[in-house]
Formats: sequence, structure tokens, C-alpha cells
Amino acid sequence: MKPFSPQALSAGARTAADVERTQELADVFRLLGDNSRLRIALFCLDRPRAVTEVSEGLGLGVSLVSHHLRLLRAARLLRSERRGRQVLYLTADEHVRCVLLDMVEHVDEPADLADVTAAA
Amino acid sequence: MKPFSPQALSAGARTAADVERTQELADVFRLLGDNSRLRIALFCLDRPRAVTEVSEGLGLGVSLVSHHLRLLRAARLLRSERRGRQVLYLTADEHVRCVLLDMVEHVDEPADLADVTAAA
DNA sequence: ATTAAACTTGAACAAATGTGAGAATGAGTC
DNA sequence: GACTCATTCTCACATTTGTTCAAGTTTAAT
Repeated sequence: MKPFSPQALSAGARTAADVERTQELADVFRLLGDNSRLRIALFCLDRPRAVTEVSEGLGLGVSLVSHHLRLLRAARLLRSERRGRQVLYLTADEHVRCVLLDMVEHVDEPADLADVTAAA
Repeated sequence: MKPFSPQALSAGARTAADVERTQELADVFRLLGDNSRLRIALFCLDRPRAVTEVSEGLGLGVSLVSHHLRLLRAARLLRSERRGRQVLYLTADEHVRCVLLDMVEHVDEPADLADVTAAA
């Protein structure tokens, strides 16, 4: 059950198990790689949110929001909970919440203007 | 220069600045959301790697690797450095390295079997 | 100057993906 | 029951994206 040894990374993670694991990781990244979906995920970070609430809160179509929520839930990034006729979505667990906030924090940083070669 | 206040997140980050920032964040996620690209990024994590080295190491076409490396470099996730006739790529800075390792670590965790409803 | 190696670039194509409109389902209310 | 609100689903379309092939650069060696 040893996960992703540094050796595996350096070797390119070519074993079946490692490739599969990279795929999982990539899937999570891909989900958060869409602007709307990321905003939705962040929007459900601290409070449980109803679909309509998200839709109005972010200015996105209800249908679209529902689609994205389904994907986020399928990936275990969000949990859903029914209350009356509305379904509330929120970040799955403290762990996911932490990852998201970390990432936000990281992107906000210095921006690293070390090499300008890339810009030219 | 105040970045991503929690309020902004809860409010849906609808201001121009916040939407732009979410976009940046999403861009990073999207880049790492592709399996090949993620493997390439991880492969350049500890050692500088030549293009051919990556290509052979991961079993991907040289052209494909080059394309992906260009994107990763443009996003400042990787830096490039020329040595003789080969170009070495490696993780841009300690900060990016940390983000990647964190994410790997996180995905390796419990897997959270809390609600089985999603699977059914 | 040729030749070879390492890398980059451009075009082209298949596959995947985000999005929207409308029908359908479910949950509550009268 | 009929009616309404909230959410989900189906289908379709436009766009993007990953991948490959071939041609083009750049660097070094003979």
C-alpha cells in the first residue's frame, strides 16, 4: 500500500499502479482546472450551498451548476445533503478544504519574477 | 494587493480582480490535469531533465513532451536551462515543488469512505 | 561546410469538454 | 389530485485540447 515513493516519481511512475495513481491525481487537478467549477468548489468551501444559491451567487446557469456539482461530488470533492426540496453541497472534508485553501494561498504568493526569459 | 479574502470566496469572487485570480488558479490546475503533463512535471521534480530523457523516461513522443514542457514553462511551473545542445527542465522553485508534493500526499490519503451514496 | 543530435514549431485531426435549452423527476404545498 | 419550486437529466453544439507527423532550428563535432 506504499504510495508514490519518491523513487517512483523519479523513475517516471511507469508501473501500472503508479500510472493509475497519477491518473487519479490528474483527475482531481482537471476538475479544478475549469474556472466555473473551481469557483463553485470554492463557493462551497465554508457553507453548505443549495444549487440555486450557487447559480445566483456566481451568475451561472442552474443547469451548468448542477452538471459541475455532479462531477465534483463524483470525485468526492463535495458532499451532498438534502434539505427539503433543495440539495445542499459542501466541501467533502477538512482534507479537501485544506488542499484548496493551500492552493489558493500558494498562487497568491510572490509570483517569482526570477527569470524574465519566459515572458520575452 | 490583498489576495483572495475569505469573504471574496464566500461571496463567489465576482469582482474582476477575483475572477481573474480564480482564472490563474484554474489555469495551473488545468495544466496539471493532464496525465502526461502531470507525469512530466513530477518527473522534473528532483532532478533537471533533458527533453529526450523525459521522453524515454516516460515513454512519450519527443514532440509531445516538448509541447507540454513549453506549456509548463510558460506557466512558470518549470524552468529551462540550456546545457550544450540539450535543454534541461526542472521544477521552477521550492514553492511549486511543495505544492506538487502536497497534492500527491493528499491524494494518497484515507480516500474518505464516508458516504457511499456517490458510488451507488 | 556537412553531418548529426537535441529540441522546437506548425498544421491537422480525433477526442474530450464546457455550456445551454428543454424535458423529466422529485419534494413540498394547496 | 393539481401546482410549484428545486434539482437533475438528455441531447446537441461549439470550442478546446492532446496527440502525431513532418519540417524547421540550433548547437556541436568532424
